[in-house]
Amino acid sequence: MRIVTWNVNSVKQRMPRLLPWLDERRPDVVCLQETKLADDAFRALLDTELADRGYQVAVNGETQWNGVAILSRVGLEDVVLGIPDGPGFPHQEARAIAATCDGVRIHGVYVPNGRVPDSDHYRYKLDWLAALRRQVETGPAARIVCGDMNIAPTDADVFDPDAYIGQTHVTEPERAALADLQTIGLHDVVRDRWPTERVFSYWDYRAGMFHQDLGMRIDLVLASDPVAARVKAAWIDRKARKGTGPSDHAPVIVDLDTAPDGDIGPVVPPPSAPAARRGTKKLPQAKK
DNA sequence: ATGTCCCTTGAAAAGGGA
Repeated sequence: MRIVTWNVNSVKQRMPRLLPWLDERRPDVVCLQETKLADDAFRALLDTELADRGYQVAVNGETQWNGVAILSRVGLEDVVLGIPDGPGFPHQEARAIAATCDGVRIHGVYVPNGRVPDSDHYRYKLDWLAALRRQVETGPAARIVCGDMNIAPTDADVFDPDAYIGQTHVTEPERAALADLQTIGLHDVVRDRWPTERVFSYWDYRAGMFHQDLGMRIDLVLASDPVAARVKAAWIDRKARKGTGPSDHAPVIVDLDTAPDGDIGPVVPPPSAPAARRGTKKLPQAKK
């Protein structure tokens, strides 16, 4: 079973990349984030294309922001939208969806960004992660939590730790909240497979960040013991970030039980670029 | 070079978010 998480940054804009990518990689389960479409619009846009490819679809979207979905061609049962009794900002947003696919409980998530440490949005992010943990731990034990965590688990998961000092995604409370989620017994299977490699899943559109490989690894696949034991390959499809009209995130691919065929694509990240020098690069900042 | 892309409103360009 091939499982993917991908923040597509608007599924409508990403159609010319998403559909060929599904045909190329042929995943069994796909968790999408930042679909940015209401459910009826998502279905009108994609139901036929996905049904033609054998996918059932569960969506939790809204008109403008956020939006998550699970596509599966190995079953899609017991769908839950959102986090029951989870926090909102102020209303609960379309950031979580869960379903059981071929015996694995899959939680697809788009964790709140956090914006600025100690802001309301940052506290919401921490509360949201605590609520996610409660939901996950009360569900079936064969489980995956995957998605855009908006947290780089360690300094090795950013191109330059000095560039992120004082920024969201790398602060100790955020990393502690992620670690707390993992104490349920969830393994970061991509990092486990590539313990020392430079592996990123997100590169800012601005300032040629992708071209210079100045990114972060914030899209994670976390798997419980019985699922992690089945992992045969785990990698980030950097090719999907290249070319015309990409998302700013690349898909993360995990194969259970069966190693990929030789013709299905690389199962290793590209050769590591030299590490950036610390303190030499500024992050693009939001306009004021 | 605060350098891009995507959403919305509302009818063109600007504001908000990542």
